[in-house]
Amino acid sequence: MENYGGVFPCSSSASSAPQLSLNVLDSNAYSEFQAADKSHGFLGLTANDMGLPNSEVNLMNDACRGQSFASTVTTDQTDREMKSSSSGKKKGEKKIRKPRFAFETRSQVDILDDGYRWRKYGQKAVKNNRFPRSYYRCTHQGCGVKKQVQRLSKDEAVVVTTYEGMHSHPIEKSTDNFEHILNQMQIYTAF
DNA sequence: CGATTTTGACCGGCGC
DNA sequence: GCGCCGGTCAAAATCG
Repeated sequence: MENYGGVFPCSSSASSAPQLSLNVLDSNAYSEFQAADKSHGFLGLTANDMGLPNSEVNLMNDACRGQSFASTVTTDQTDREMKSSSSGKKKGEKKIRKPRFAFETRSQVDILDDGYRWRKYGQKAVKNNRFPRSYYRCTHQGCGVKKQVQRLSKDEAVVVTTYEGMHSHPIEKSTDNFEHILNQMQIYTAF
């Protein structure tokens, strides 16, 4: 927890992949989330549409092909320190606002395998959405990275994956070249 | 048998 | 102060 901040997941290989098809810059920006008037966790979304080529991004087994990623840098204000039990963190040290990054993906499956191992720890129904939202946490010890997967009610074909925190350990699985893509995504979103 | 999912309860924040 | 709401916990169930 709170172990982000410039800590890159120094993966063995793919240290400096120069040209990746992940163009997180450019394209039109459209806000898809902030449709409701309620206080959303997303503020000022900037979805960039980058048409990924039909690479062998074989995630689970069917996964998505020809999907369109939309990165979203979110300057959230999520800073809560509740935690009744578990590791007693220092109190009132610094309100760290964990950066969250939302990725909009066009896929048929909810679970996009990004190479890390996740354990589901919750699921809640979302308002204005008949699809539930799933909460996952990285099973790596000391890695408090969380992510939540949600499906747009408007477009059931679109899956929004919101990452919270930064991995500080290498990826477990060698998910083909998707590892490179994931690395790039983290680098770009390391802001 | 260990790891993970499921699911309702619980908790803190915020709006009224 | 109360109730809603989003997020998390934890015990039981399920999976491999």
